[in-house]
Amino acid sequence: MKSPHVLKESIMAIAEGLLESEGLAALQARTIAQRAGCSVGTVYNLFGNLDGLIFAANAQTLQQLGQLLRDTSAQHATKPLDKHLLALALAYLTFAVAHKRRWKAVFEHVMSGSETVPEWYRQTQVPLFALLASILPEKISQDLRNVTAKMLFSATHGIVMLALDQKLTDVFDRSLTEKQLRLLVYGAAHSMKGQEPVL
Amino acid sequence: MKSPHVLKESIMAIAEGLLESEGLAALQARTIAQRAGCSVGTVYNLFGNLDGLIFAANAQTLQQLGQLLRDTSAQHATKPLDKHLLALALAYLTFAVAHKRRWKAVFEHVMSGSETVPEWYRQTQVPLFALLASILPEKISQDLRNVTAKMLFSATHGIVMLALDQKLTDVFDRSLTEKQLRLLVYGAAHSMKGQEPVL
DNA sequence: GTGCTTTTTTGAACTATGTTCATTTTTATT
DNA sequence: AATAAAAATGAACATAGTTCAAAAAAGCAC
Repeated sequence: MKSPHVLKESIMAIAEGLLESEGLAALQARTIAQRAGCSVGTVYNLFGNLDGLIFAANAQTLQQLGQLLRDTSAQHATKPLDKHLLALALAYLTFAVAHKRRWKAVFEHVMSGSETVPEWYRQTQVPLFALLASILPEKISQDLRNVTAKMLFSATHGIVMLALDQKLTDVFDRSLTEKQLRLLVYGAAHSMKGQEPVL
Repeated sequence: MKSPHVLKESIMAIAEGLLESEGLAALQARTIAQRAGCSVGTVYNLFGNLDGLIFAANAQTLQQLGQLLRDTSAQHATKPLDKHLLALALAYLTFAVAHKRRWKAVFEHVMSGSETVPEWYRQTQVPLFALLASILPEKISQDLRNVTAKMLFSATHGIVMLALDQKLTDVFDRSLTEKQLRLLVYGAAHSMKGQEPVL
């Protein structure tokens, strides 16, 4: 008999595999239980409910993206701002494409009923904004850096998300998506060179 | 007895009301049938399945946004490009906030199983890109205008979407969101004044 | 090791929801 | 009025999340 901790890890791995290969809809209690060699009840004992498991799996995905972005940022730390930002945006795109279903699961998931988002989950992505904010030039105000970081992150998210969405574009066009990211970064970096924009 | 066409219209109105007040999860066959005064079977006769109804309702939402953007564009047609673009982005934001649940439904919906996206649905949003592309300066190439239009639309989408997402930000901060949109438009419009950027 | 207590696991059962389709009702046609 | 075509019906089925009383396992004192 596995210890609870080991079983939990093992279920997380199974969940990641299911998300990766079949998407959020495949993350079902009975499927998990069968693959983990335990009963549905045990899954509920460990994660409370499926939302708990989904939050855990999605947090793992966000954590992996965070690691990739940190590595990417380290590799491009000495480059000009626009190259640095573009490298991050392209890393984001690459991750989302490589783990398409799992990535979409992060945003597909809607909590059932009147549940509330776990605070630990929300904190998962503070580092992502912080990383972006930290590489922006120090000559602009802290406040503007935060807004710019949020803007770049959200805008990149939108560009990548819509590019991957079958409901809007028939086939994914990486080249077109990269062009959009380049335009975004080009505009942002360019505007940061001049006067501080008035908001 | 209502004619099929009238019943269909009436169901669409009910669906819009449900989406508006309770979100996508509330769009259930039995609920619709009860409110429309017909049986579940009839709903299926008219729309095939719930996905059909959801696509129809979401298309309606996109059409309404399109109308708002066209009106907004007409009102700001004589203004400088950056003001014009900002007005459109803010109109987008206002619409998404005013119809939050209904707006989120457009992107929450995932088709069940191996269904395919109706082509008529995909066409719904061609006009949105076209509108944006048409207001960009003619001095830049058609190709670049299209990419820029896609970028602005997608980026705006990302900024608005993440701002409304309870899973990422605790409370919606309109002022912060407007600042992000201003930054986005500022950068894009600014970069379009200079040389054509190399992509 | 035995008997007791606590913890954990179990999976049948319950609820909720999308979907089907043989039957019934309504409408149209002759 | 009789018949055929079209539409509506809703009970029944399939699937999924969730619960919880009972069973199994683990811990513990002696």
